[in-house]
Formats: sequence, structure tokens, C-alpha cells
Amino acid sequence: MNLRELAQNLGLSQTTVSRALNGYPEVNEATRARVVQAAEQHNYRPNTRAKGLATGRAMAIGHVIPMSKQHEMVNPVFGDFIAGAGETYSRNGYDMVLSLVEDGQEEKTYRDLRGKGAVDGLIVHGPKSGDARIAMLDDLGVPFVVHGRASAVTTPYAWLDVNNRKAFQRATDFLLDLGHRRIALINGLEELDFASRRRAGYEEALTARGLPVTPDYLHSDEMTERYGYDTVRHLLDSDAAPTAFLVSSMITAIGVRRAIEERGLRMGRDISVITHDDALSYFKNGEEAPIFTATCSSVREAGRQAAQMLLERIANPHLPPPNRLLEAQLVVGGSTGPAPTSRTD
Amino acid sequence: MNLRELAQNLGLSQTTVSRALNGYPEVNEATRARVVQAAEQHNYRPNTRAKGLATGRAMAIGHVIPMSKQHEMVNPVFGDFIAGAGETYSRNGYDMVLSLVEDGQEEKTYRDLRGKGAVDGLIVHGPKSGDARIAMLDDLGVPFVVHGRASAVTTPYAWLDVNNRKAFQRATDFLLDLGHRRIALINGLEELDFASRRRAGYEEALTARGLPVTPDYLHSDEMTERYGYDTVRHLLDSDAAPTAFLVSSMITAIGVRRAIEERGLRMGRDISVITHDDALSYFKNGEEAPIFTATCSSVREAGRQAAQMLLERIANPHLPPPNRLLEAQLVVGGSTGPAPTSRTD
DNA sequence: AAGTCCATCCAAAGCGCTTTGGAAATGATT
DNA sequence: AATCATTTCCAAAGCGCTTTGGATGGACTT
Repeated sequence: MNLRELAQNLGLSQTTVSRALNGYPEVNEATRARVVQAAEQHNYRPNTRAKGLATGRAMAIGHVIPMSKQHEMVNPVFGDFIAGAGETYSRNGYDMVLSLVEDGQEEKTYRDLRGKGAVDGLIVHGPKSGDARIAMLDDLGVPFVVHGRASAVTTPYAWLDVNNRKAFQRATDFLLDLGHRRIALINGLEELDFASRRRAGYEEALTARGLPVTPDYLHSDEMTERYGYDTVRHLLDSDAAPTAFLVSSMITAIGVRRAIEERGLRMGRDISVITHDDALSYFKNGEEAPIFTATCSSVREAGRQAAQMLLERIANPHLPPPNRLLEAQLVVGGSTGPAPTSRTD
Repeated sequence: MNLRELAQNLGLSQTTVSRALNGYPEVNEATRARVVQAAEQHNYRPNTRAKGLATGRAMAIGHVIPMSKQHEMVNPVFGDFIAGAGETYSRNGYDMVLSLVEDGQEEKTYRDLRGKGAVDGLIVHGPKSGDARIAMLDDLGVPFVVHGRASAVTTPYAWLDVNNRKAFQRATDFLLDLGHRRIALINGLEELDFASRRRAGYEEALTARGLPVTPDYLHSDEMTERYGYDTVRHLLDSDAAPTAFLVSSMITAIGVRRAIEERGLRMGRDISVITHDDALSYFKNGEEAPIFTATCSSVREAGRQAAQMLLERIANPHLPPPNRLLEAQLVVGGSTGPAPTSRTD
């Protein structure tokens, strides 16, 4: 059933039917009711492609998900982020088109998506510090919102981010207050902006107390379970084994815990762990008694808000690009405790 | 830059330019080369909507991801499944459109997606035993492939599934061989077809040896970490505590491990655990020495293949619907061992 | 020299919708 | 009764592409 048939059926012109369905005022309410009812009855849905052609809007938002070539890995936070964004889209009649792309190929995909006219706007995932995509998208004139930031980019652009620096600074401070002095950072890939900000927060907290940053304690890799396990296992073997770990992802923290418990040690008593927690739905940290002390920030909520920002930006392209900084909560759980011996080394 | 402008630029008709770019034979190779070069130089990309309107094909596949209302949870396997499917799509010039929908609302979304003409085909996720969507999609005449099966549906339809029954039967047998007699099943929601098949395999193995199925050992819920933890914690408190657990998801198995270790017990020595492992990229079970004994089947590969099946089905709608049954590997890891006391109770 | 056949190109219709620029009918105003 | 403003509707153009049904001209036959 298409518009022409529906109009014929009703003995009306396409114009009137179209207007009736799209809520234009120049149509009699009685007529409109008739049209709406007929449309429903015939299960009529306007063809997106035709509508898009006519209006010049795709009613779709593009998400380009980077996929690590190395581990064939898709960051698990995307699932939740997209779930949040999807809520906003479906409330507003937008579709979501997804492309999974190998690391570094993202630019071409953005170009394609826009060139083809497949999307009205884009969400940029996993920004690097001086991410080239931002300039490119500005250049293309596509509305976009970055999930995260690109510290080295100075031109204004729309972003939504968690205050990663502050979160990790506070977490480090918390560990320092507990007497820990040998704190290792099990970070994500530091080419990613969020990871470098977390590191900055960590280092800031240390230097604020006049403590040195020990290179041996700094680790950076893709946030798999295995990475957490291997790294901590190795670190616990070293001469000056850390008494505390600051971890960038829940998944990695699981590996960290595995390495600790394998040693017969207990989290919160022998070794302290703080992890960042994106509040993934299938991996709740626990409400009443969280397993991990964690810096919490719901990535799903971030998805909701980023999508909202993007839709507003599409509606008002001339407004200055909006920014939003979400603060992470430092939630105390069972994985932290006073340093075993509170000497300052 | 659109086709008309490009054609004007070249002093050719739109027809010729279109044909040149789409590889039709009735155009001089020299002309084609000129056209291709100009298109590249001007960064020309045909407008998908216009192309779609003209051809009647959307060049897009729809995925409708069910989202549990209860836990706001998106099953983490979707990320990997979609990553696999995405590979196939991008190789074939298809886009992927994603809708996240609350449990039970899926039907309407399928209808919409098809009615709007937004997609050429659909992947059906999370089928229930007598899933109504299959009849509906058949009715709508949309090509589709089900990831999983709907046991109660008797009409032929296209599906790709893991042999869940056999996998869990073998896993149960394996535990029985090790002398375990009190084996609990920590299953997913049994309204989902895969879960009921797993249960069937489990029960089959027990009854084949003349062993009873103990209702207290049967558990079914959304596969969160917490669910595994809570359930096992509770079971270990009971009079006839199980000596082995058969778990439906890696994430849940993490919770199971947590509960076990919290008791001061050790997996593989005091308690045996087998889990199904979807080979999620960020949560590898470990190559050389797997943590868990597991029934392994890559959901990413499933995505790749399901997408391939769908594209072929779109190309040849009259062929009988294809089916594919993947076998899971039973990989022995460190989480299983002989039953503590090998008496048969 | 006339007819035939390719190879190469083009004009125009059509995909299903929105939207512009009226037209017809109705009711209010003089 | 004539005029005017409103309301309500419509015909047709246009969005950017594909595709049908020729047109054109050169090479080849006969």
C-alpha cells in the first residue's frame, strides 16, 4: 500500500492524505480522522526512501564502531551505549545504522555514510587525542557528537564525556589515603583519549603528594580479561609488587581479581583494587555491597544523552556545539582497604 | 555532487554515467574509465535513497535487538554476533540498521521496518519456542534468518543454530563420567529456545543413566553475573549441595566462580563447573589453559554465517529455506575434576 | 548501393513521497 | 447580491537515481 493507492481509496489527492498524516493544519479534522483511520486499517507506512528523497532527511543516525584488528574485539561498552542511544532514537522516529570498521578505517566509512546520504548525523566513538575525524566531519558539514573528547583538538566541537581525569585522580587519592604507595595503573590503550586522561588524573594525584610516577606501574592495552590477569600476575611477581591496582574496565578487573585470588590473596585485605565501572547491564557491580570499589558512570545514560544532543544539533545546526561533562561517582565496595603495612617505603 | 552534475561535467547523459559506474556492458571502456575517474575525483557517491527508490532495494539488513525490560539488559553476545554479521554486510555493500526494542515489542518493529521499506531482510534474534514472529515474517514475505530455532514451529524457515542440546548433553555426560551426581543447571531464561534445548540435553544425559532430574537443581534467569553468584551461593548452602554446575553463559560463570571462591572452595578440585562459551572477544577463556571447561561456539562466526545465509536468501528467495547447525566444541579447562567423593549417593 | 548489425549513447518515464502554487467552495462582510 | 477572506482541497513539479525503448553512425554483408 502506497500513498497513491491510499489516496485513491479515499477519493482524496495524495497531497491531502500526506498532509493529513503529517499533521499539517490545512486539512479538515474530519477528513484527517478518516485518513488516519484508513492508513491504520491498511497498515500504511510511508516509504522511508521516498520520504527521504523528498525531504532530504534520512531520519537515521550513523554509528561507526571501531573494531580492533588485533583482537577482533568490539568494546563491550558499545552494546550499552547503543542501547541508550537507541532509546532516544526510537522515541524520535530515527533509525540507527551501524558500521563495524577496522581500526583506522573509520574516516572512509564516515565519508561514505554521509556521501550516500544514509544518515543525518553521526556519533563518533573512541576518539584519539588529536583525532582527525573531527576536522573532517566539520569539513563535511555533518552534525556529529563525540563520545569522549580529543584533547589535542582546539576547535569547538560537540562532545559528551565522563570526567575521567577527575575520577581517576579521586580514586588514586582514595588509595593514597588508605596508605597505599605502590599503585599500578592497568589502563586501556593510551592512544585513546579517555585512557590518557585517566592516566593524567592518576599522575596528578601522585605528584600532588610529591610521589614519583613509576613507569613499571603503568600499563596500557586493550581491556580484555586476559590482559588484567596477565599483567597483575606479572606485577605481583616483581620485587616491589604493587599493593593496589587502578583498573580501567570491569572486564579487566575480573582478570585482576583472578590473578590476585590465584595467589591466595584477598581483594580488600591484601590487595586493593579500584576499577572504572561503565555500569554494564549484565555485569552490575552489585547494589548494596559492590564487589569492587569503582568509579561509576553509566555508559547507557551517556548514550541516551549523546543521542539527544545530536538530535538537537541536527535541529539547530547554527547553535554553538554543546558539551557535557558527566561526573563519575566513587562508590566504595569490598575491594579496597588499608595498605598492608602503612610505611611510606 | 549528484549524477546529473557529474554527467553534465563529462558531457554525457545520466544514463551513460550510471551504466558506466554500475558495470553495464553497453558503454565504451574508454568512456567508462573517464567516468570512473571523474567520479572518484569529485568524490561522487550515489544517493542511497534515490538508488533505493529506483531499484526497490534498500541495501540494508535489519537487526532487532530485544532488550529485557526487567534488567534493561542487552545480551552481550549481540555485540559479537553483530560484529560478525557486519563483516559480511560491508563486504557486500549492505548497511545494517539496528533497533533496540523492549521484550515483546519486536513484532511491531519488524512490521515497521519492512513497511517503511527500510530493509531487504531481517535477522531474528532470541527466538522463543513457538515464536510468533516467524509466521508473521513469512506472511509479510520478508527474507529472514533466525539465529537459533523455534522448536514448536513446524513450517520450514531459515535458521542457524548451535547444537545446544548435544553440547549440554555431552557436558553433562562429561561431569557424570567424572563421578558427579549432583549437577545443577544454571540456565538462561527457559522461554528462550536455546535454553530449553540445553535443559533437554542435560536431562537426557541424566535419564540415559537412570538418574533423576532434581527440580532444586534447575535454575533459569537472565544471564547476569549476579544471577550466577546468588544462585550458587544459595545452592552451596543447601543440604545436598551440588558438586558440579553447568552454566549457560561465561558472564554468569564468573558469578558462579565468585560464589565458589568466596566459600574458600576451588574450582576443578572441590567443585566442577562447565560453562557455555560464546567466545566473546574481550573475554577469551584462554587458549593454552582455559579457565573454564566449556562448550565453545563462536557467536561471531555465527553472525558471519547467518548474514551470509540471509544475503543468499535475498538473492534467491524461491530456494527452500536453508538451515545450518553448528556443533559446539567441548574444551577441557581447569574448572572440572573428579567428584570429591565418588560415591553414587 | 542498399540493407543489416553492432556498439554506443541518450531522452524520458518512473520509483513514492513532499511541497509549491493555485482553485473551488464556504462563510462573512458590505 | 456582490465582494472578500478562509478553509479545504488538488495538480504537478521535484528529490536523484535506474531502466526502457529508441536514435545514431560506422562496419560489414550481399
